[in-house]
This record gives sequence, structure tokens and C-alpha cells, in this order.
Amino acid sequence: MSVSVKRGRPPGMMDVARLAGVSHQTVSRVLNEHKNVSEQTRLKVRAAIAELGYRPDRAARALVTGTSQVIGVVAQNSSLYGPASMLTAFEEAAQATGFAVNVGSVRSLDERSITEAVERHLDQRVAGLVVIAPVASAGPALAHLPADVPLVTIDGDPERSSTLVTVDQVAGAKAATKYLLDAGHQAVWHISGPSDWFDAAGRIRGWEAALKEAGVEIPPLLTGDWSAGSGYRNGQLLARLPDVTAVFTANDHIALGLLRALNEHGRKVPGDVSIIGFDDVPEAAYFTPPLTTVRPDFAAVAAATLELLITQIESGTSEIGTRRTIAPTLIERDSVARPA
Amino acid sequence: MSVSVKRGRPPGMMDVARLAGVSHQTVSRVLNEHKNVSEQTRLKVRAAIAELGYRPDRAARALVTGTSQVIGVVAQNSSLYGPASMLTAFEEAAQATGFAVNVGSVRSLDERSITEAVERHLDQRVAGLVVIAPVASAGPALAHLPADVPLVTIDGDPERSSTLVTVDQVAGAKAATKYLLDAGHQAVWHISGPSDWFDAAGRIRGWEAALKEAGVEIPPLLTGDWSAGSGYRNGQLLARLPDVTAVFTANDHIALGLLRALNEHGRKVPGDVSIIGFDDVPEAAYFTPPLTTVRPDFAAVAAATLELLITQIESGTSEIGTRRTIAPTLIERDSVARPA
DNA sequence: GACAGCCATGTTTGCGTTCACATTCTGGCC
DNA sequence: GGCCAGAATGTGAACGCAAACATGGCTGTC
Repeated sequence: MSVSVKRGRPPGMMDVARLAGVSHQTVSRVLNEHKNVSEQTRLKVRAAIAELGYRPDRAARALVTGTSQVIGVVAQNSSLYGPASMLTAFEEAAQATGFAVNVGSVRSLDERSITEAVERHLDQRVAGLVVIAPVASAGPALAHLPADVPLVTIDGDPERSSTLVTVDQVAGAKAATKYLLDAGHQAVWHISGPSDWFDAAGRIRGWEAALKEAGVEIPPLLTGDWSAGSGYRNGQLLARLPDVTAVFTANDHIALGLLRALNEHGRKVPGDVSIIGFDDVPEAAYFTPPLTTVRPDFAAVAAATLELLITQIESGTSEIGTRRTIAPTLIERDSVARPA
Repeated sequence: MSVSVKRGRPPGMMDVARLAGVSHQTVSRVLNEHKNVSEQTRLKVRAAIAELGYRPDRAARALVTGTSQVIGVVAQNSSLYGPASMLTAFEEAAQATGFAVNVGSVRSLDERSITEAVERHLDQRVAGLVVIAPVASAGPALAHLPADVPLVTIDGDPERSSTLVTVDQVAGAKAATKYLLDAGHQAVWHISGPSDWFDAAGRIRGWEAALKEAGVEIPPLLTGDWSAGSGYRNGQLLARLPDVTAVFTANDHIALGLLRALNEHGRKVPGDVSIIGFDDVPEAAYFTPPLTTVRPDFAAVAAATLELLITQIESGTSEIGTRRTIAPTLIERDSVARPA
């Protein structure tokens, strides 16, 4: 019943070897599942490991191999739903494959901050690096990284030649816009995200493309900043234009603010105005009315990212230029109706 | 102008020492800012470091010192606003003090999962551990941790004897309830979070305490699960009771669902029913109507946690029993009115 | 002028692991 | 019976760093 309090250094390979009556090298072989170890000694070593409660020291292994089982992630320290979900999805995926995740939050995604964060990670001898870089300012920093470290960018610059995984913003926005057009709306307005975000730019392009394909004139673009506040402010404007009957917002929170503005001006949703958002935040189903929106598959992005990264880690080469695009899904709810 | 591509092992102390014409130990002394190094050699070494682009190898340092500059965080892999905000706040705080943060997400906070996550961290020789453990099920796991590793729990069991930092749920809930009573409401209802969460339990206690102090009878407790959906479902019920004029919800998303239920039943907020939420999610200011709510100070919690943890790390002892409670703030918006 | 004391620096050792190489043992074949 | 292949195991070094100990030079004191 007595639990011995561990004092001093934990047991090392040598201790295990001594107890099992073998050399430390044999212990190492058992640990790394080398062949050419007899079943008998394997069992002896396993028993000794269990008895001592031995756990291999990753630091020592990292020292000699020059690498670790840790993946460094650089992400902006924001509580924006998209990036935050991306991060947790990736953590979960990485853990399932036995990699630890080291998060280097960064206050803003400018070159200096990213470079610093990356260098902190390199100090730790990370095996690979993931940068969640949804804004243009991150570009220069990524261009100057050492080429020999495995790196995958999420939501980065589609024009850059790095390994990249993205949500297909254009397709999502197009689907949303088309959905509104198909419902019979003559025009679809758009409140966008900040223009330096690739996500925002992609959603704008998809919106424009859908309108163009339908031969519909493109209304003036309204610019938001992902926040509900920006949806509200732009909504004040839209609410006064009686010919506005359909709006695609760059995310759900903008839609929420828009909803409030329309409500204050007595315009009904979806009776007078139809709305589609983007992200499918968990509470979107409980907006008033429940919001039709576009849902990105964060888990799929995370899985693809990890797969590409592990390929690079194992091959030792950084296969620059690989792309992976994940298509989002339109979620139908009650914020869209046929115009009167 | 030529940038040499780094190949093979990066430069080590030896390389720096050779270039500076000193011994590697002197380099070490400069790095660790030891005294007894002449200004002259200090400069020489610094120059050599800069020229080679030398960066100390943390793995090697960890090996020899037996510890690292990494803090392990165990957190549930959820996108719930509270825990997620807590996590990012802590990451930011830790980074400011030069600690790296290793996140061990965990799917659920049962004993097994936590123990596993903790052991993964211990493998990495983390300097300290933070567990964000807002649910009762985490208790047993925390009780069986090795006592010699610095550990701080956030939002853990108030009854346990570990070092603990919490938001003062009781005070926040009390303030909200009192605010509604002071506005003239005869009764205040509550839609709670899941009963196994300490946060939820604390908010229930605060609500009850405020009612008791005011000599008001305590209405039946409605139980939610933090989600907007649970707010909506409970709202269906409340909306049909004409004497319900004030509701305190355990978080903002529950309030959002409640808002929709009330709206569907034609009950105006705040005209017919007043509501106060908890969390102050960024979009709460743009609910319809803007939500009066209670804002926990995540940054303060993170700072307190880090401070306690660093104290333990530096002293080597785990000063069990220290507590820190952070008071939240009531944010007044438009979802509360005097009853008719 | 000898000796203590301090300062700046160098030398050695070892952290726990893997890798490259060495050694021993086993069995099959002529 | 001798020899060789290959399997099983062992030995020694190296990884990059910090701590303990060792050295040499300078200053001040009597």
C-alpha cells in the first residue's frame, strides 16, 4: 500500500539494464522495437521497465537524434472561432499520432512575431512546424524560413509555393451566394471580413464569381472585421435600403450583428431579408432565426495538415508546393426565404 | 549578400568557443549571465554567437539540468468559450515569461485521460503543469499525481487541497442575481450549466445565496449544458410561465437560446423578461437585445496561475493549498429592465 | 617578498540516449 | 570436425550543455 515518493533522478536505461541483467543497448533495442532481440530477453526487459516505472527521457533522445516528437504550431492568439477551432482540431489530430504539440501563440501575424515564434520552436528542436497564417502579413516571414525544416501552412497565401492546406473559401462562398440566387433573389450583398485575410478575400471572390456566373450585377462590397459589431454597423446601412433582400456575411458573428440591426429597423429575417453566414459556430442554430451557414471541416484540415507534415518529417525532405483544399458544406436552416 | 543554407547540425557551443578563442565553458557563462566574465571576452563571445547564428540547444540543457523551460497544460479539447479563452490567455502569459507551452488536449476529463496526458507531459520533462479541470471527474486523477512536480489547477475542485486558481463564480452569480432583484423583480430563475462542472455549481450557489439573502423563495432550478440549444429548450418552458420576468443563465450561449425561445413566444426582452448571462463572449454586445452579463477576467486568472507555478518551480517545493480567486465584473447592457 | 584571496578562465565529468562497431553464440553444411 | 552466416548481445563513443573542480594571474597586506 505504500507509495514511494519519487526523489532525485528518475531511473534511466542503465538502471533497467542492470535489473534485467542485460546491457543498456539491449534495453534501447527493446524500446525501439528493433529486431534481433530474443523473446526471452524482451520479456525480461519489459518486466524491469514496469518494475522501475521507467520512462524514456525524450530530452536525451532529442539530443542524440537532433529531433523530437514535438510539432510546433504558430497561431495568432485570438479567440476568433475559425483559428481557435483550427488549433484545437490540430492538437487533437496530432495527439492521436503520438506527437506532442507546442503552441507558440503570437499576438499579431507580422514578420517579426512569426520569425520569433518560429525560432523559439527551432530552439526546442521541433520535428516540424505548422503555421496558421490566414493573413497576408505572414507572407514575408514564411519566405525566410530555413528550408530544411518540415513546414505546413494552414490558410496561408494561395499564391505562395509552400505546402499548404486551406478551406475552399471560394467554393463555400459561391455555394452560399448561389443558394440565395436560386431562392429567387435579384441581388446578393456581402459583408466581408478584413481585406488582408485570405479567408475573407476568398469569400469575396466566391461571391463575385457566383454573381458573375448568374449574370447579376455586383452590389457594392461592405467590409467588416469578423466581429458582430461590424455586422451591426454595416447592417444599419443595409436595413435602410428596401431593395436589399439577401446578404451573405463572411462569418456567423457578422450575421448576428446584422440580425440585430435588421431587427431594430423592423425588417424581418427571413421574411424581408435572407441571410447566410460562414463558420457554423455552435450557437448559429439558435440565432433568431436559426442561421443558414457554411461549415468548414476543421477536422479534415487538421488531418490533411498532419498527414503532409508527417510525410515531410519521415522523408526528411520538404516537398514544397503540395496543396490540399478542403471543401466546406452548406448547412440549411431558417434564415433564407424566397423574396416576396 | 549570400545566405548560406544551414546544413547538418547547427553550430554548438564548441564552435562559438573556437571562433571567440575561449573555452566552451566561458561561452556557457556568457549565455547564463554569470558574473566573473570580463567585459572584453563577453563581447568577443557575443560577436561569435551572432556571427554563427548560434542558438543554445534546449534539449541538451534539459538533459543536463533535468528540467526544461516548458510548461505542460492539460485542457479539454472543446471549443467552449470559457476553457478555450482560459487556454489562450495562459499561453500568452507564459510566453511573456519565456516559457514554452505544451498543450495536451484531452477528449474528456476523466481520470484515465488526465493521467495519460500528465504522463505524456512528464516524459517531456516539463518544468510544471497546469490542469484546467472544471469538472468533478478530474478530481481523482489529480489526487494521484506525483507530488514533486509543480502543479496549479485552474477552475478545479474548491474542496481539494491543491494549488488552485479560480474565477469567483459565486460572487459573479450573486452580483447578477442581486442586480435583477434590485431592478425590482420578485423572482429570479436560473438555467444552470451541467451539474458536474464546478463553474456551474458555483453559479448555482451564488444565485441561491443572493435569493436567500433577499428573503426570496428559490424557484425550481433548470439545468442546461452550456449550449444555446439547452437555453432554447429550457426557454420553451419558461416562455409559457407569465410570472417569469427575470432569468440568470449560466453562460451567454444559453442566454442566446433563451432569447430565441422567448422571441418565438412573443415575449419581449427586456420588456417582459430580463436576462443576465455569464462569460461576456465578444458577440454578447450584439445579441438582440445586447446582453447584460458577467465577465470573468481570464488574463488575471492566467497571470495568477503562472505566478503560482513559477514560484513552485523556482522554490522546488509544491506549496500545496495556496488559493487565488479572481472576481468577475458585471457588464451592464440592455437585457434588463424593471418589471411592469 | 611571501602569502592569502579573489577574479577570470580552462579542464573534466556526466546527464540518458542512440549509433557504429565489436564480440559471442548458434546451427547448418561440406 | 571445421568453418561460416547470421542472430543475439555487448562496448565505446558522441550528442550539446552545465556543474564541479582546477589553474593561473593579479592585488593587497604585513
